[in-house]
Amino acid sequence: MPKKVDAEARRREVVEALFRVAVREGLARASLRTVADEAQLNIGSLRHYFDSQLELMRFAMRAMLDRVAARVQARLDRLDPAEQRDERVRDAVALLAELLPLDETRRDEVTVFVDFAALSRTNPDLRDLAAEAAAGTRGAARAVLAHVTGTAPSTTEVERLTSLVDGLGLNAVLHPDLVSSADAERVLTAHLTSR
Amino acid sequence: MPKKVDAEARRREVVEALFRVAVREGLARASLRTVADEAQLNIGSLRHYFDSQLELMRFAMRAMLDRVAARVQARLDRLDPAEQRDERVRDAVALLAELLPLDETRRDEVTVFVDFAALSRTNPDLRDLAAEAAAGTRGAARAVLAHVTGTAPSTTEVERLTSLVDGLGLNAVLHPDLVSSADAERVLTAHLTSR
DNA sequence: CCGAATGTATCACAGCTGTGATAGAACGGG
DNA sequence: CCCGTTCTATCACAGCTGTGATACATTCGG
Repeated sequence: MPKKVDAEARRREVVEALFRVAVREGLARASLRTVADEAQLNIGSLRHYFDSQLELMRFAMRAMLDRVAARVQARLDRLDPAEQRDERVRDAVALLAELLPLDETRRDEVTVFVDFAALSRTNPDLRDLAAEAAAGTRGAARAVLAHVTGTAPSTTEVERLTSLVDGLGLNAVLHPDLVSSADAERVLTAHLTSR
Repeated sequence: MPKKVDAEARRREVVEALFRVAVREGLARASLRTVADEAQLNIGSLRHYFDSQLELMRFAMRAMLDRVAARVQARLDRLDPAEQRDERVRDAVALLAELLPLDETRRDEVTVFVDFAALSRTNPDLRDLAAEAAAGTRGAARAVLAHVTGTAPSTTEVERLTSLVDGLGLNAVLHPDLVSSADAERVLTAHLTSR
């Protein structure tokens, strides 16, 4: 099979370029041309790796979702019910903090995700990914509450924690002057401590 | 002063048209042409009332923000510290519920606001309005917590409530199958009851 | 009644967008 | 070496976008 370049690596580079554009100028500005320019690729080359704008968008969003899901899952696997409560709360915060903009990587993820979530409302071709992400967050919240309290949480408590995390991420990204990343983590800690 | 039509009324009609388009297809699709069509106006006429797309956008967002702020303020003015705690919680929920999609009007507002908030991140010409809205929500949350607990709340508690409300609105609008409007109100009630 | 303000309507233009089509170049297996 | 796959690169096209300019109609004050 004739092949010079690593197609997988190229696709990843393109996705990174899309993320840079989306963070800098918004997801709406991440057109094939701007992403190609950012990746220092000809638009024709880009289209060799992604047949359409939709395919690129979906691939990039899936890459982001999978990356976050993997981090969350790794923390889920390491939860130890035998630990002291303080420690359990700390682990719980660290787990959900994977969804908060506590470092540059996560900030970029949350930033792009906000645009993506808004876009998915009116774009049928992205709805399934958004729904998957929303379900994943609720699963994590449920697991975290169970880990902290030792009992199965109510759907109300699950939604309370989920919406709190989503709101914190949203505000920390949109209004960093009002809500710093540290603030967001503090609020999350306060919430889980009081459960 | 020669005048046939009520310019103020026309502007309001245009804003309503913009809202319908934004709710249906997203704020990004609310171009001068689509809004003019929706308002059954010629684009030339529309531009007679709004010189530019930015002016229209700012006017529409300001109209929405003012309307919500007026409703919140009205409820703030009616808060009675002498009431029983149950009643105070109910009033508190009703106040912040002005920011939740509990009826069609509020649903449309929250829906458009989500798009607007995301857009404002990368659009300098809209940032001030978004900042004003964010500050307003925090003021309402602070007042609500003070009313329920009888003491001045910490910034952490204010942000916890603010982000919870924002997250609930976001999720109720983006994932109504996961979070109904009634769910959102239930969660808010649970939170304020436990304060 | 007539001129100016107000409102309605078109056209044109540059700048984007996604995408179809096409043409070569680079590469490696046979 | 040669042929087919892979990759890079361009052009063209229709469809949007905001906006400047312009023309015309309507309305009303003086």
